[in-house]
Amino acid sequence: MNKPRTKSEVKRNQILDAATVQFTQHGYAATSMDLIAKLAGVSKQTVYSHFGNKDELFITAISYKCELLGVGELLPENLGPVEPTLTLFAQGFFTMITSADSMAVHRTCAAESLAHPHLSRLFFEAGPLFVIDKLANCLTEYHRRGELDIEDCRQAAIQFLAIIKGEQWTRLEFNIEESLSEQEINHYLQSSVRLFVRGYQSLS
Amino acid sequence: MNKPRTKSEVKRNQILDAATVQFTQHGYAATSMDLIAKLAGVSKQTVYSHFGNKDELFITAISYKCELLGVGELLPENLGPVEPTLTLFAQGFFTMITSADSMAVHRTCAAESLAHPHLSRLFFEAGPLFVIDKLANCLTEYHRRGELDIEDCRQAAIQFLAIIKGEQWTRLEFNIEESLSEQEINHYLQSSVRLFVRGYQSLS
DNA sequence: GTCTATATAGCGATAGAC
DNA sequence: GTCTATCGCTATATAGAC
Repeated sequence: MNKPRTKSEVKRNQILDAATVQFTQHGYAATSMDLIAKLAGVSKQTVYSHFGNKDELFITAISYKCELLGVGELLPENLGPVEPTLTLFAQGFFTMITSADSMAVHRTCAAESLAHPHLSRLFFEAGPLFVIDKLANCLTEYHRRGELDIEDCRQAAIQFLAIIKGEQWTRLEFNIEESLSEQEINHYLQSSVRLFVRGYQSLS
Repeated sequence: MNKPRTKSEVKRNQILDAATVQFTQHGYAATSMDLIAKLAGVSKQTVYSHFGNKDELFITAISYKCELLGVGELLPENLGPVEPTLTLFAQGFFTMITSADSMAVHRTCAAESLAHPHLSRLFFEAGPLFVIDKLANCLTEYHRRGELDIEDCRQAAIQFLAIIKGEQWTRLEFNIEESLSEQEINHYLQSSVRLFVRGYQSLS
């Protein structure tokens, strides 16, 4: 956002870009400070002057990537009819979480969750928790309107998001070659929205 | 299963045990061949004579651990009424996938899925895919009896398993300290079974 | 087969010149 | 601030004695 003015800031950004790519692509352990310096076109010492040590650079890079993913703009301001709105949201959410970038960040954070609990927590709050709250508010509104009969909206949001992730996401997580076709995925998403709406429909 | 007869086989088992614990507990990169040798009470060279290199030992150890987890015995032979049966299955499934051992293997396989696709595929088939098929058969039976109205039973199985995993599993994956209470979890599982049954109930 | 000792290489981090 | 050169350490893997 802030345009770099000094030469220092330019190099800092180069380092951060290179680090972000390497950390998310190959994980923490497999990424060396030497390689980051080389890819950023600076010396290793310059990397250390800017970020102190590997951990600090790692945390900065992942936080930076989380911002870029932009989880916030998935639900519309004014909610339309339940089923079409949820279907649209489901498609957007699914596309987002199965994107290569999102998968890469998730994988890296999960892998380092034991060594860097601070980092995985940061990701968990900016990602899953954030979306849960957003959707829970949306479901509360539908409940208020009497279109859905939900006792615990936060719980229902968790259930909805979990269904949408489904199997395809796990396939990607494990890097399984054969993935589902776009048609199969759309069929799955539609079926899932229907299951959810039927499960929580108002009977009155 | 096979009782080791020679001294060689005893040492091989010691190595495999130590390797399994270390790899699942601390991951691939953080586990050194030196430590495995030390914990197994043998020399490093002995480790190499038995398993060639680190990768081969890794794959052998994880495969071994997958067998031990025993995913097969979650559904009863004779299916009772839908809701109680699914509730019991949900509890068993949830307990299994959130166990420390299961989490550890999952984490390790996912983390190494890029470097060892053969391994992650092995886990994916022995774990998630296996359970999906089992549950799909069960749902097919309920559909045949007319107790559930399911168009695609495999898809429905995926949906059910995804809901059950829910948020708590993700918390564990990211090593988030605050986890849900047993009461909250049971409430979630019951609510999820109800959602599923209502969403797929026969209307006739 | 099994051990001790070692070769070889890559890592994170630092020292000192400019 | 930035560079080159290097330290100190640990890793995988191997050589050679028993």
